[in-house]
Amino acid sequence: MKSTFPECQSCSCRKDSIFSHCALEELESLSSNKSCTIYKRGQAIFQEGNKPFGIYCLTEGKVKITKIGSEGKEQIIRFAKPGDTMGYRALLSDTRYSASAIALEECKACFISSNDFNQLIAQNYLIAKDMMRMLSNALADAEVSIAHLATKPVRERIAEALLLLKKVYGETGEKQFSISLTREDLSSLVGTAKETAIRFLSELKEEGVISTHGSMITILDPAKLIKISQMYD
Amino acid sequence: MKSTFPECQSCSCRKDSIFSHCALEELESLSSNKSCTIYKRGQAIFQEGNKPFGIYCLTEGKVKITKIGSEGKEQIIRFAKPGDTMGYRALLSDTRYSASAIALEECKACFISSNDFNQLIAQNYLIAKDMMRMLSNALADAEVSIAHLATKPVRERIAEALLLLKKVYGETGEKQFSISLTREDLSSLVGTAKETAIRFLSELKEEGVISTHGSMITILDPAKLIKISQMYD
DNA sequence: TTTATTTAATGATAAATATCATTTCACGCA
DNA sequence: TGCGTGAAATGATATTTATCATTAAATAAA
Repeated sequence: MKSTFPECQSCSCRKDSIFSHCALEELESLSSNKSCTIYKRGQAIFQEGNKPFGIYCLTEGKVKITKIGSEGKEQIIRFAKPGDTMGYRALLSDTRYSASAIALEECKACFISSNDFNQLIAQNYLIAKDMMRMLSNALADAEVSIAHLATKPVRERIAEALLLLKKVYGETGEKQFSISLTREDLSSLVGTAKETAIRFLSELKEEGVISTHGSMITILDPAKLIKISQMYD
Repeated sequence: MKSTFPECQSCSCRKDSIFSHCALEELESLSSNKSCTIYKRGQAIFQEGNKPFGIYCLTEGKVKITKIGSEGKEQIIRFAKPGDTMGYRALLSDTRYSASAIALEECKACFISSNDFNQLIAQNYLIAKDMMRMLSNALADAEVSIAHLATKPVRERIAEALLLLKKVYGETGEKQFSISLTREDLSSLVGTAKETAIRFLSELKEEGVISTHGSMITILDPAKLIKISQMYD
């Protein structure tokens, strides 16, 4: 793969990112100071427990954000897609990373140092405001996860997980969404045992809601999946 | 009870709040514009699904922040103590309340309108920074909850919940911490059935880690509780 | 203080989920 | 194209947790 990284000024993933409010000179400064890296599947972009030195902006690929739970079990907290910023939480609270970012496939990410980042949010209130909105949305999502982990049965959480994957990585409007995800990762997202996740997937297959081929999962009937995810709401 | 509310300038709970960085004139302005209310046990300060019109600063009492989960089950997300701000997440992301705030005992809270609040964070970057730190900490806490709900057995989560209560509502340094909490609330914090929570409490009593009298729970051996909460870490 | 009512505690049982073992399938590689 | 490896799938069983029923205790009311 040829290592080409976008300039921030013309980066296609900037539109929905926290950098959408940057002035041109801010983008130029960012672009000249950033350092970009390619990560292979399975590689960590940052790891739980380490000190943060900046933030990462994902420009290509899929990333899982994970925490270590009891007995070393991995828990997937959320996913990142191109345009998403990663690692800002640790910087903003001046703590170590509370989670790891692991590439699910070959990824490209740009690193912006904490100095550059702090200067940016201090000088441009629109960006600070965006950061607050971003944190608030992430918090709301996390709280939904808490409530659902605590009260929903596994079958519903599996359905929800598939819909989340579609929401994060799917194109808007597309009906048949496919993603390659190991059963291990799926179960770690849902918070269940691998075998249990597989069993419910098989059930969903029999019901014609999804189909699978190897690790590839295809959502055939998103509407029914929504119903299943809200069965007892 | 006599309805006396503190002036923001001299409010004892301001030291650790987001208002610790306010200038005197900002505090005077806040104080003259705020409107304060007493809430009885069980009363809602704000409710999930409603539009926010400002933030609340708790000055007295204990509050639970809850979400409705599957089958109408209540899930406690966190607690608030005097000095804590509530409802800022919804304002900052311009969404409806994603959770409710319910008084666990008689409470006093001051309301600051969204206009006043937005002006404050826009004009004083130290406050905006504090907001970001606060959100980041809340997010880290929520993510720990996710990982633990998904991977820890109920017994460990019960121990953790008791330690959380001590951390939030206990005096630093005190050894024997007591709190009155219904078993319903405890189980809704832990994410389990009431009877299951009670069973593990009974177990902890037999082990001499806690004692109870009615709804009052007293932590006798916090060190052992920490061990229990990390049994499989 | 006595009574009523709510909440905590315990027991019996059912349901959900986890674990361990085995087989089947997909995919990279010779 | 067949072979080997790792992941997916399925089966059998154990464990954990939930539910329903009942009793005991605490709190509130009379």
